[in-house]
Amino acid sequence: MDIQDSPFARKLAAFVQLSSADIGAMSDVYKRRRKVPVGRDMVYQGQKDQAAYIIASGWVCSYKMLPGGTRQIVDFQLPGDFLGLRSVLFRTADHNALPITPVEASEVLPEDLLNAFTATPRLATAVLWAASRDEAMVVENLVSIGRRTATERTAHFLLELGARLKLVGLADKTGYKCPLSQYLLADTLGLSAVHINRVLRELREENLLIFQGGRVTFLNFEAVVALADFDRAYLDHDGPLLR
Amino acid sequence: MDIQDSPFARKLAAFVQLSSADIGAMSDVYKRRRKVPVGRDMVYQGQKDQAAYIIASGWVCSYKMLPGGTRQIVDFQLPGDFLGLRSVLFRTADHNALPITPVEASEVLPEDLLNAFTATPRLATAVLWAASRDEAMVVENLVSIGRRTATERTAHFLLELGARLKLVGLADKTGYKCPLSQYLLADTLGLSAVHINRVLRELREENLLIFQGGRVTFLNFEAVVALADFDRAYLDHDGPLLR
DNA sequence: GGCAGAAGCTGCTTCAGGTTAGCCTTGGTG
DNA sequence: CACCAAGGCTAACCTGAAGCAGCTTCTGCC
Repeated sequence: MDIQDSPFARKLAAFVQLSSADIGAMSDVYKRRRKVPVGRDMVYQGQKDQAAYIIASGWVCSYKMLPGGTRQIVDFQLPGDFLGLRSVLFRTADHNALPITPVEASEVLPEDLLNAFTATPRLATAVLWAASRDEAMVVENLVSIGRRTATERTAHFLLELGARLKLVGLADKTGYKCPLSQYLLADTLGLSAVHINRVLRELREENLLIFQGGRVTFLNFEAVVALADFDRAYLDHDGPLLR
Repeated sequence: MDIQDSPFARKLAAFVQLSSADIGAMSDVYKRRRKVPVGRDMVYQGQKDQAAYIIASGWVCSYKMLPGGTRQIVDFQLPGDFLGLRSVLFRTADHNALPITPVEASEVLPEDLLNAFTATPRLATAVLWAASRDEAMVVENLVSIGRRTATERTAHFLLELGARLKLVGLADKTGYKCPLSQYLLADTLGLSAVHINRVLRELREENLLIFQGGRVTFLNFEAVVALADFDRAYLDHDGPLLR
């Protein structure tokens, strides 16, 4: 695939206008292609000198295990997303990452990344921006779990996922394909799988949205946005911020 | 104050060895000093073209308001911390920031920041590292609220705060000065103030720690670490990672 | 010195969400 | 084709934390 058509380049280009030098530096970073099967961790908590990845296709979830066997999913990585940036900067991974669909990803070695930053600071700024955007999502999830009810936070999360997928052309207002199980949803939202099931049933019975058969379908988008107090602006912006 | 003695420089220097050029660029960023009184927001959600700040002294809390008047505190900024980096990158603040003690901070204008990044990529990398470290803390908080009990997460948070303060010389194993009220603690941990009060009483009655009179005192540090499942490593590292 | 406001503290009641325990469907596999 | 493992679904019961209401400091201030 041409680097310029990759979801990653599309995402960064939304933030900075990249020069041909930037794109060249990105190609260096973006070469070692790997396929990863479902169900085996790509990154382990505590692992040293871990590579980072840029996701080309598929879904990955980043999570932390707790003693007692429970886990908290922190974020999902979708096509175009960076995985494990923090692990590279800290030299030790602080979480696990598990593909939940078959994944194609490019390995990014720490040296390549740091060299690219030194050679082309605009790229560094763009990556910083992308990282910030992901953090904004983690923050939103924190607010959800801390202060929203189970129904509100479920609705909020499904809207957010939709917004992210729309950015890479994988969703529209009517809904999107979603490979998540109710168990994954539960571990994301800090709920039990049983309770998630109750919540999804209620959302369905009130004609708000359907989570079924690997697909999320919005029956009444506006009502869901209102219920979740979803801020439409927080993922959007109006084009490159740096020229 | 000499730039090299600032808590900010000390923090960054723990990650990269900064050259004199880096320090020069940092001085440009780090000049407009401001004093901010307690109780008036420094940053408002939705505000455009907001400056960022580097905290020289005092405590700030970043929070999000929800309809219904509840709020979730997302993070605290302590001396040496960056405040509002995301607001600069996105050109719109996505949260509020409130000083909880009198604060001295240096204003950082978006141009200065981006110029400094272009001139000295090492500085950009260092700032990326610092931002990642803060995000790691938000993540830890997410895990706490999602999957830990009220007691565990309270203990965990107070340990984490201690670890951060130790980094800038404001805490030791016996405890630290802490200007937080039980209300702030509640809004951080996703609990009610009433319940926080009960939890703190239990921690006190079991001779684990005392949160009283603007001070946190650990009575049995090891037991608190065990209770909270606190990962001692996740804030530590062994010196500059980039040379 | 008395008042106001913030912070801390406690008991009682209520409820959101967890736990346990099954059942049903689907799809993969020896 | 029978078995079994995931995932989905539901009901009955339990509990941790919230909500409410009211009390006690402590501090600053007119």
